[in-house]
Amino acid sequence: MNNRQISNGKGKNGTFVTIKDIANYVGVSTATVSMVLSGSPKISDETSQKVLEAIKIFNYRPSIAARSLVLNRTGVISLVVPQIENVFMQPFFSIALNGVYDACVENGFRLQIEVASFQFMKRKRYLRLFRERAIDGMIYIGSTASDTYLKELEKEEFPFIFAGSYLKKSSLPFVIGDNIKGGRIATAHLIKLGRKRIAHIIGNFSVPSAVDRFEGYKSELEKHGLNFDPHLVSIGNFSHEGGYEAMKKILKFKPDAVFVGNDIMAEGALEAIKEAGLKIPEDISVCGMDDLPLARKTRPALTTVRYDIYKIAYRAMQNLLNKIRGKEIKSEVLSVKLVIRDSCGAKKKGIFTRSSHA
Amino acid sequence: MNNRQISNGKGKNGTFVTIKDIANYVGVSTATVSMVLSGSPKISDETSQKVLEAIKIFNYRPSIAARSLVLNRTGVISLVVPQIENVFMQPFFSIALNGVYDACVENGFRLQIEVASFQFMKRKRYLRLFRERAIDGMIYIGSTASDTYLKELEKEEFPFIFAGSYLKKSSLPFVIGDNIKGGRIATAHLIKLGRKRIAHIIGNFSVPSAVDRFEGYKSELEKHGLNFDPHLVSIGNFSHEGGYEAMKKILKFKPDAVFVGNDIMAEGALEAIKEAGLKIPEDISVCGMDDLPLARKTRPALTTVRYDIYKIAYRAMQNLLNKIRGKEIKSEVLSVKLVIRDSCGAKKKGIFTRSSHA
DNA sequence: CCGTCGTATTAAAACGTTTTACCCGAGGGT
DNA sequence: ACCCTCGGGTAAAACGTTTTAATACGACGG
Repeated sequence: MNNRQISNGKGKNGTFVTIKDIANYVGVSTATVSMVLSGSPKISDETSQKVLEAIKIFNYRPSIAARSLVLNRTGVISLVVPQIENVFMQPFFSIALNGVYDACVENGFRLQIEVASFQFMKRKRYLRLFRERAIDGMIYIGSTASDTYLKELEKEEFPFIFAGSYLKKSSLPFVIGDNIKGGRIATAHLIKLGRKRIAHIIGNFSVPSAVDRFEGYKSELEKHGLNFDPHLVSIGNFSHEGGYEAMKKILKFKPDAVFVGNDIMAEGALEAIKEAGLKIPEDISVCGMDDLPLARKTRPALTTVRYDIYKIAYRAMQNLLNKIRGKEIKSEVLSVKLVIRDSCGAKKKGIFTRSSHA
Repeated sequence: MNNRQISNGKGKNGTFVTIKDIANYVGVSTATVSMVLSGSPKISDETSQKVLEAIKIFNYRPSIAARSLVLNRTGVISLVVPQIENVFMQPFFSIALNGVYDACVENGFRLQIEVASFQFMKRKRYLRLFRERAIDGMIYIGSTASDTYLKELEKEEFPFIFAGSYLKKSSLPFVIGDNIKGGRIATAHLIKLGRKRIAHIIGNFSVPSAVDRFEGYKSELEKHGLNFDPHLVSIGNFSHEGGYEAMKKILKFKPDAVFVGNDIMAEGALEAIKEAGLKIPEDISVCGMDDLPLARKTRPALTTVRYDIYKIAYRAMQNLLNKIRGKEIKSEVLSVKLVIRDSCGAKKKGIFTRSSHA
């Protein structure tokens, strides 16, 4: 082998340098090289040195495929995302991706993207990937109530987890924020400010966590003896435009506050309210949920419920990797908390003194 | 094997069903099964049927690792993206991801995400992934002038391509839109409308395609005998806020038009101009570039240069896959075209009659 | 009845690792 | 002198495919 071939990690015939090449060069067996690589204490410092040196000279790297074959693990995790146009442009998915990715690489795994398309379901890709031993685990974000096909995974012990969502009537594990509590504390906050006609904009009745936020809202109303008026609830499809339209509908029924299912829709709602000539928070209090970066930038700055998407995704991946390493997997519900800014009027009324502008 | 075990694709001891299990069950050799799987015509219809049946019964799927080992290809492509906070929230990267992903799955490949972090460079991950035979190819989006370390890949024949960017003084292949021409036609359009003091907001001087847009702008000015005034150029960092700030700086020097390096910054620029009490397009014409979805929604709707990011990404992946299949790879420069809306004033002046509202 | 040819199938090698069971020599205890 | 142990290493099997060269088996023409 000449220098150039050595330096690019290929052998003379263009094939890759293998563990045998290293073993031959040093004059030891492949077992020895392998043990050096895995840091086994059985190898003397002297040979260890020589092997390491040869590896460096030849730019040797073990074949992932060969290693996968014998170890029966691949080091890759599939992240499954819903089939939504430009899904990652939505802050929720973009942030979740970051959390998933970070936890993944910190543990030496690689992340592969899957879109939960019709094919994904129909051709049972969620099973095939496991059966082909193409992945070690799967993490699913943004599932909806209609993803019941995933129940097929319940019987298998394939490492699987939902992040930021879950499937009703299923034993599949998940990590999620406390949506019900989020709905409650947002609503409680508005009630404490003296609001009586509190509206709600829900993302969509087919995504469990959105329904939970709604349930939290409803139950808090009841707890305080306020009656629930269906006219004050509208669907916003998680989008800016949807929030805008939903708010316009609701405004006809004279609300004095609105708890919006996420910050994106809340931004749209603010727009609709301003357009109607009403003042925020004087005439209407607006509370969002998620505490996305944009919540700081709205006028007025949005009071919202902090829902740590990054952490959810990160924890979910950690759980998944633990499962892969043999531990049992446990679902988690992460806590949420109110972040008071300017869109509800708490500060002006002096009810809450501690700001959350940080 | 009992039913449950059969149905989940595992053998009695919890290990997976292998090609041997199928061969034994049918009473043929593994070679036969393999050939059935690959659709070889040498196998009789009769045995072919039997094998297929057994495969279905046992839910057999070949091991990717074993197959990779012998075929020396993995079926996975790495997509490398720059390390930017929430990179995919930016329309450019989100759309590029879509293009890359679509082309990838259409060809039966899987897509793996890599972030071009400091570690990625320092630990030479761009080489290691290839040396470990972990991937078949690599596609790199959003590279900057400082990514010179990638030149190490020039000597190797590892399948690699840039999408929507490229590296100066490098032979690494790429697919990109015609940025220079984009800068030219945008500027030409403004000149044709009678504008004399045409400003420019550049994303960043360290990304080649942004510089190309700038060069196009500059050369078109010269071509028409307008002199280039450095005061009319500012940096907007590709962001809404950056565009806003850049525009504020430029406004001091009384421009009558501005060609903004991308639509995001253009949106910010519109805001700054309105805030200054100037009318668009009467007082100032604004032309963006990229034709992102948001360009339709601004007030006034943004005239811009259509730069098909999806197509660039899609074509880049196609080229990459062709290279993997043995064809030679060739760099491509895709064409761009002007999309006239309301922010330059062409319609009112009646210079151009064909609208592009579609 | 014998060569020949074609077709359907198979045995075995190869891909590049990891790991287990075994080996060998040196040193220590009795 | 003998038996153990122990450190340092190796041979070989195993992982699950694909592929090539060989083989078995008729049929068929002479």
